[in-house]
Amino acid sequence: MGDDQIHQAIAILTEAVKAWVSPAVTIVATQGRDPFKVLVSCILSLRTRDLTTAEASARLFALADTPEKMVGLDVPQIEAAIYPVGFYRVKAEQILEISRSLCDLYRGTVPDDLETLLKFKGVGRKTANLVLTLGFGKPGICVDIHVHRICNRWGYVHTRTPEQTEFALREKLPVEYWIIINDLLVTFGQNLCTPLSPHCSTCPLYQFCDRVGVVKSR
DNA sequence: AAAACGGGGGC
DNA sequence: GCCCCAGTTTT
Repeated sequence: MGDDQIHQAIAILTEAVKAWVSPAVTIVATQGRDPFKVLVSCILSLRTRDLTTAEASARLFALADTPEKMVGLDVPQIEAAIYPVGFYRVKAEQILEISRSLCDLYRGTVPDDLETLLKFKGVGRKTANLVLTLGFGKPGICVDIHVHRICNRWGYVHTRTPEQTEFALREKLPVEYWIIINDLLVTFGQNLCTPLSPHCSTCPLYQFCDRVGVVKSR
């Protein structure tokens, strides 16, 4: 897929994903576009199937949906609320520590620049960029494993890590697509172009795709 | 029973 | 760069 084809591919993709639901973090984000909720649900989704994080997020936010309320909880309470996402102790402690920092240093608000977000323990490039795009509507490119896999299958980038994919997309991808690319490709990657079964025979983007490294259906 | 799933920290 | 981190879901 080349520079000239990306516009057409995204137009096709935009239509195709209407048949499916968006990832949990997007759903959480669009409910008020609350940066704190985006940040917390993104931490919950870490190395966890996306669909299971929606319920866990909802249960936790019923207890506390602001940094001020979150610091009133203890680790066991958070651990119980976020079942069954896994990594309970790490995630609960990170959410608490970040909430304390937000209260102590930022008056209970979430910073809206990449460098500041990346300083929080538990916040990497995927999470920080997602807070920017979904929480604040600011330009950012959130590259998770779906974005990384699909951009390489297309042959649009040739990279080894998600971080390299982010920087490659910053060079190549028109800025008008930066905010929407994550939702489009995660939805596409969860429902059709999955890790083990790319479903090439029914893919609407077949003509644009180099099918690099696809795994045969079993 | 076994493989797959998905980011970030520490070194 | 490499290794570690845990538990649910799919095959």
